[in-house]
Amino acid sequence: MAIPEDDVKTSGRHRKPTIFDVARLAGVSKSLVSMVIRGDERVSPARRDAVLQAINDLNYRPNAMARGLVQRRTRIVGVVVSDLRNPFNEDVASGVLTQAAELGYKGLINTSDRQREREEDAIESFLELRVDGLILATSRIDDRTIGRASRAVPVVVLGRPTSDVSTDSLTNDNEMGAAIAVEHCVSLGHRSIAHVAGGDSTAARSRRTGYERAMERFGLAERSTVVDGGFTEAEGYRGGRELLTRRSLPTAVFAANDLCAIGVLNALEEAGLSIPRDISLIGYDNTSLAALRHVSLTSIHQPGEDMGRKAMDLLFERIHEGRTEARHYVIAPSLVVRSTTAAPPREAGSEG
Amino acid sequence: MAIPEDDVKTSGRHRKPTIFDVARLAGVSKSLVSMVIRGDERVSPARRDAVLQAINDLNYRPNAMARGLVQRRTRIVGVVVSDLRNPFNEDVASGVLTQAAELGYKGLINTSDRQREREEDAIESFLELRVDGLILATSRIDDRTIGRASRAVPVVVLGRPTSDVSTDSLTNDNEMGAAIAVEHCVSLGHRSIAHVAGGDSTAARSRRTGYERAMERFGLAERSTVVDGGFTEAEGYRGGRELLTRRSLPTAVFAANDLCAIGVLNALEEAGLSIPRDISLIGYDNTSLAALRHVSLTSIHQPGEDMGRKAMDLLFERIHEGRTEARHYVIAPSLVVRSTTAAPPREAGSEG
DNA sequence: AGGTATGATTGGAACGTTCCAATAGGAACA
DNA sequence: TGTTCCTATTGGAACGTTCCAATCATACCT
Repeated sequence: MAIPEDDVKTSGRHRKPTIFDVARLAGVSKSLVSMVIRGDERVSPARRDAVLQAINDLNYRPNAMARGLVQRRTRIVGVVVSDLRNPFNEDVASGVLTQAAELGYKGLINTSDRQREREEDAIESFLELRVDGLILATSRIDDRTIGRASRAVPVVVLGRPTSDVSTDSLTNDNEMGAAIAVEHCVSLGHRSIAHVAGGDSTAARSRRTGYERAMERFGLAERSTVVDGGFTEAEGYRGGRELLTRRSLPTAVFAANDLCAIGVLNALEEAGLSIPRDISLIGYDNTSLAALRHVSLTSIHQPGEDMGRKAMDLLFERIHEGRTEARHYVIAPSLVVRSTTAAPPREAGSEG
Repeated sequence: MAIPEDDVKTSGRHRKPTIFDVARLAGVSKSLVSMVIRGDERVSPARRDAVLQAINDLNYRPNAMARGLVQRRTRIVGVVVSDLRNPFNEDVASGVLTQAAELGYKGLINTSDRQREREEDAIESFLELRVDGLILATSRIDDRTIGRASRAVPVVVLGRPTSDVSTDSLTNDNEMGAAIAVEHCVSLGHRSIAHVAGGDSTAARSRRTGYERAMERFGLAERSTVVDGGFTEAEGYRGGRELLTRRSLPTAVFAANDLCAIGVLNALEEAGLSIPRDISLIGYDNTSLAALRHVSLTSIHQPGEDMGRKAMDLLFERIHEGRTEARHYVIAPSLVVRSTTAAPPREAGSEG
């Protein structure tokens, strides 16, 4: 934790060239150099060449901070993700970055490794950097923090609704997704369907609620079984183990997300169960992980990359079109059937 | 591709408070506010409280650009990764960010989605931002670009050696790792060992060389089989398919990395082969993917997170301790045996 | 009471750009 | 040859901080 104060050694590394150095070498004024850099049309070809030559000779690079300071804008959007190890977040980040590039922005990513405090740090750093917009693909943050950020810069929250009046949000309908999952199992003949929950994030809670309501709707309320899990493989594994200690095993398991489902899968296979012959398994997010042929996990699809792109568009609208009222998009999730769901085994299926 | 020039609407969003606003509200000078922000000890408690109160009331946040401009330092390190979807890169990024936080720095991530041009853009943006250091966990970049960056700021290259005299590098011994993989197969009794190569990145080439040399060393040179693959699952899958078209199948496959191995796994399983009964499979990087119990891929371990941390340390040494001579660390990879390697099937094993 | 040491506070310069109003240098015209 | 009108070029102010030297206040000592 030693944070040295001021012992930076600049020795050896020469001062970086500035616009003045370029101007001197090219024999023009700093203003003209600035014009060349910004691609102003009305610079004579001769001077332009001289300037470009000087820029090249000096390995000059404009200082984004100085520029940002006077322009009061950075053309940077910050992306905060809670967990880089969740492939869904990568899809989102990738979508944001692609669209940002398309719109003349740069996207920078910061992550918090699922720690609340580092998440707020990440947001704070971006705000101090004066990013033009902020995309939060993170579950841990509370509304107060979001609101605070939102007072400073356009903010889009991904994956959870927000009550903040000046913040856009982009979510999938988690309750609906959970209902689709349950429905799929029911349609295959399952009646004993368990849920490995995702913890206390908003998304996880909605999925749980969706599961419970759907079970109720199908008259299976008293068959509902929820065990604690989480959004990581390890937590899913624990949830799966927990499930195995129960008196009677379910014939299908709906896991909070794909990572969690993989964990459950491990636990079940370890116990000698075969998926989907003995137990069906369904995840959420339809990440690249679920799509791995070797895993081939039935999952609820959420278009992460598209959502990332859309989030960037929403920021753009606020920045360039001056939109001020909040938008809240809810995307309908869909079912992707792969190899981990099937009809329940005979004896179990007819039992209920 | 429409990049609007200047139609930014600031309407509605008020000008952000500056240090002067805080000073006015607190009834002190800007300098005193600055001192409070930087935690200077010799501010009287009364004034400090007044300043903190004003900061809070105004939702003031120091402008990192203005600060960076005068301090000529940002306390930011840039991390460029070629592919966020490769879990190995996440480990690296995570390691860098953790250690950066520890040392009082912030790490920001940019990615290029495996496109050469966007990779150079990412580097260029970071340099314009005047990051204090740059960590390149990317394969595509050429030495010229690295050298250029290195002239401006300390650079650590990860995962490949570099000839640039002023750039540190941190790699694992890919040739050795490949040799370990081959050795492992040989020790299990395999003689017909194929390699699904990783393309033209430096790391991939070294692994291939390592494979070829090892095969030679074991007197299996004429049994060498290399098919084209890549560092992604899709390319691995193609490599696996390609392998299947060959006259005789190998009894073991060494894939360029874990992602590639998963692709190969898919292709082989799809063809009705059982791993490791019919064919053994070994990957590289020992990512979280390989560790998934359901996958349980034998792999060559490379400590991504540690390497990320070490990379950050190397930057720190240059920034704070003025080190100028280049360091090149080579880490010894190790074998992690899981469930995808076993003795070859009888008939094949005895055939050679 | 006067001098001095100590500590808190302040104003100004600098960081490296962009933006804008002002200027210079022609060309075109009378 | 002088006036007008362009167009290319320039200098100065501003952006929001930090740093430093200078100032102010207070207490202490003789």
